[in-house]
Amino acid sequence: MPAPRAARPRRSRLRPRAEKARLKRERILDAALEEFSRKGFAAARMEDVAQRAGVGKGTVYLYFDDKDALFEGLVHEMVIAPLAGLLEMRPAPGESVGQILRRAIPPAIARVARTRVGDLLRLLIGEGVRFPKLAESYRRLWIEPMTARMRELLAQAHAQGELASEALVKFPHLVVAPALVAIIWTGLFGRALPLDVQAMLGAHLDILFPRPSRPRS
Amino acid sequence: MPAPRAARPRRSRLRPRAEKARLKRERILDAALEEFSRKGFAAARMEDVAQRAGVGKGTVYLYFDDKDALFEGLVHEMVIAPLAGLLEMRPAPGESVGQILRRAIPPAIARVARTRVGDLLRLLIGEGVRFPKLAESYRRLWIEPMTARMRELLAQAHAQGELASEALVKFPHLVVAPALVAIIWTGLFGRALPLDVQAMLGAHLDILFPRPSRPRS
Amino acid sequence: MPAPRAARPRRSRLRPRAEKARLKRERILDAALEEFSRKGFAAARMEDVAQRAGVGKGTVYLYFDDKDALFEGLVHEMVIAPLAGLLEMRPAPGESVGQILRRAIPPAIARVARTRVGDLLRLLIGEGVRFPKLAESYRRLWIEPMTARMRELLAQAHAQGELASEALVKFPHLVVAPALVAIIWTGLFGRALPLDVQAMLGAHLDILFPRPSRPRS
Amino acid sequence: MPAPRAARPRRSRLRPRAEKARLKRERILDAALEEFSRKGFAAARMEDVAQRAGVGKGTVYLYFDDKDALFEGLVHEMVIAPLAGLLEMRPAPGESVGQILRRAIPPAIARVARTRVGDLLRLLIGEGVRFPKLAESYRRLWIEPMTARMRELLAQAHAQGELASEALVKFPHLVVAPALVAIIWTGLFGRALPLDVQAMLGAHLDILFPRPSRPRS
DNA sequence: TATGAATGAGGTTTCATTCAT
DNA sequence: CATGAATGAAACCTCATTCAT
Repeated sequence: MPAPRAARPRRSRLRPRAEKARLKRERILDAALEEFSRKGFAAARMEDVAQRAGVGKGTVYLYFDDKDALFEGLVHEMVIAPLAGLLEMRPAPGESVGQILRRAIPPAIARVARTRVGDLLRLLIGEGVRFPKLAESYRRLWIEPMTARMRELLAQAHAQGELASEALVKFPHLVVAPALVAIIWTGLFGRALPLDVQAMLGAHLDILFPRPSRPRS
Repeated sequence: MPAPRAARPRRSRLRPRAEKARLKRERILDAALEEFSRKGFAAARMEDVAQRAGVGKGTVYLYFDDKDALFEGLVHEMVIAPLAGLLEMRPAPGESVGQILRRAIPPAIARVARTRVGDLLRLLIGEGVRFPKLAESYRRLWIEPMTARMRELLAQAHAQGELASEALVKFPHLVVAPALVAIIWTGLFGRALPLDVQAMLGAHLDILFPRPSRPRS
Repeated sequence: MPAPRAARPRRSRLRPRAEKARLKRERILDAALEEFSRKGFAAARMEDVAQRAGVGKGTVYLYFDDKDALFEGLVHEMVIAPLAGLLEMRPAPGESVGQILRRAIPPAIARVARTRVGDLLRLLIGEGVRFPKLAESYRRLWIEPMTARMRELLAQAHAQGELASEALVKFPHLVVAPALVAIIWTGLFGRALPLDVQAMLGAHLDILFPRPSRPRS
Repeated sequence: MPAPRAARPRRSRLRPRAEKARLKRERILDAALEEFSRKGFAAARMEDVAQRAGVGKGTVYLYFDDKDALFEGLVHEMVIAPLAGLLEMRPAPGESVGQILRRAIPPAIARVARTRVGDLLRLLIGEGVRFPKLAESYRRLWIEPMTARMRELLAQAHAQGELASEALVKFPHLVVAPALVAIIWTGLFGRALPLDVQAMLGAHLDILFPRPSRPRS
């Protein structure tokens, strides 16, 4: 079920051809998201993707070279691109690093965890080994910039005395680790063992960025 | 890479039928571990498993009903059972909770992360949705007891004033989150972006269980 | 031996999609008739059917869900449907029941006995137990109506004093029994012990419907 | 579950070896009868035969060369041999041919029709084409002698004025045709459309061998 | 541009048969 | 003699991909 797309851009008369194509491509990606995240890469059938997208089987091949390309396109446009938003975290004036993260991370992760994007991410974790190109671009486009950005923020936090431990600058992974747990847990055990993702992530940030305790005095 | 098997007992005459069967079963599981972790569930070929195990194609079916059963058997005996060791963590006399965890977790995870078991775990994260029975027994046999045990230890730690935050008792997930990151990172980016797993896990524990900051003197 | 198909309509341009599909379906059924009747259900290979039909292996599965469905389709369209013709037997004006049967049965059976349809019928006798649905529809579509129709004719014959014995009304099976023998005999022993099917069936009807023994004068 | 074995034959000391072998062979044939008649030749599994006979899988091969040989042995000893009894029909003193047949045929056929032997016969009708050797020996050992014997009896009956029609001498098949119908009908439709086999066969013989009608006078 | 009928490589699974014990 | 673990040929069926329309 394609998510309701934003209203057609105004100039629909001007370039109807290209516009229609973009739309169809998006419909195919939506369908692929659903199928791949439900069944996994190997078990997803191209025919089902086409049917769900409401196009002919051959049409999918007009937009994507083959199944691999479809999967890669999917990961790029549905996972990597949306996550890129997180790279933009900028402190509002007077905002501490802890505050930025608390504001940006928990809601973003909670949202991802319960959508198809979470399913796809989980899938990607397992399939990554078999899609080295994909893992590589994932790394280049998201992991490395995110690590760098996080390290930057953490260094700044450390300079400002916000940080529980300097080691976080070396291992920024520790900041996002619970996010991963949230995504995986929700998909695998969420039904039987519900998890309050936002609360957990908040608690975690409270540990890493201890709120200034009142002076003991 | 088959795990090093114990040296063959010399008294081959004495080895009863059952023993030979057990050995062959293990050879098949080793082979399956290799194939499934390399290629994923769907892409792994039963024939390759058989060949790698040095048995005929039909022989695999004498030990496992079908491909699903082989995968499930593999996860049980290669992942769930070995991890069970972690449940046994017991404090040595006079040992703090932080010390127990520092002693038990980092080496265990570092070991898992670079073997095929790590690959299998990654795979399981993606395939779990399609093997609900598997996910369930994984949850029942390992996730739930581990969560409970961890909560116990954390409550104890909190009582002893070791803990950075009481919230950990509510979210023991936070203790193991970096372990998951270690396993995933190693598999997907370990080549390009090596990660010192033990150091990272140590740093994490140092944050959760702050070492008493009394002057060393 | 594929039944002679009607000459291809010349206007190949006009032939719509559905027509081509119907033709291909028929080609597959012809091939299946040959293979199943030669080798039996279990020993017939789907690949051979496809090859004989001149289509790819997968194509057969576009027309029939699986091997069972192909067999069932075959029996329906090659055995049950054609036999339905026999149900239509209607007396010409002034024709006695004996005359109808003499006119309709022997040629029909003789034709069936020496074609693949006979082979298929023989096969069906043995496989019927394992295709209960098939046996049931065979019974519903052909056996029961035929029994009823025959009983009707026989009652009428009896009323007209044509019949050797009233018991025939109770056991119309006795009228068709020799037809079965003809079909089976031809298939199993026909080579070594030829049987004049038409003569035998004629003789049988002469016994059941004794010709009036008035002196020929 | 091995059938309880009959008390050891008396001279069990004298040739215990051969006796035991004969018994085991018979157990295997019994099991084969059950399996082949239930599932058909191709679908019957050698392992199931062995299990039902209570012997090892390999043991069957000590008694029969292969699956074909087992099937052929089965048909010989379970079908052809028992039927041979029918060849022995001899008139009691003063008994007419009609009386002999009425005494011998209906009960024999009724018995066969509802046992596994009937199933096997049905099977044989379909498989015969694929077991030419079997069909041939069936023909040589049973069909031809039976036809000859029947013809003899019919000639005699004709000479005695018992016969409805001389044509029966030419087509003795007509005498046994209803027996075949009985066997087939019982197996395929017996459940839904029960048939009184004995009555039907009796009625048939009454037509072929009209009971001397009282003089019309 | 769009379609979907056709294809056949490739995968899983079964089972008759062998043979070391 | 008897066994049953092991084998691998063979069969069914699926599905990514192509291409004529």
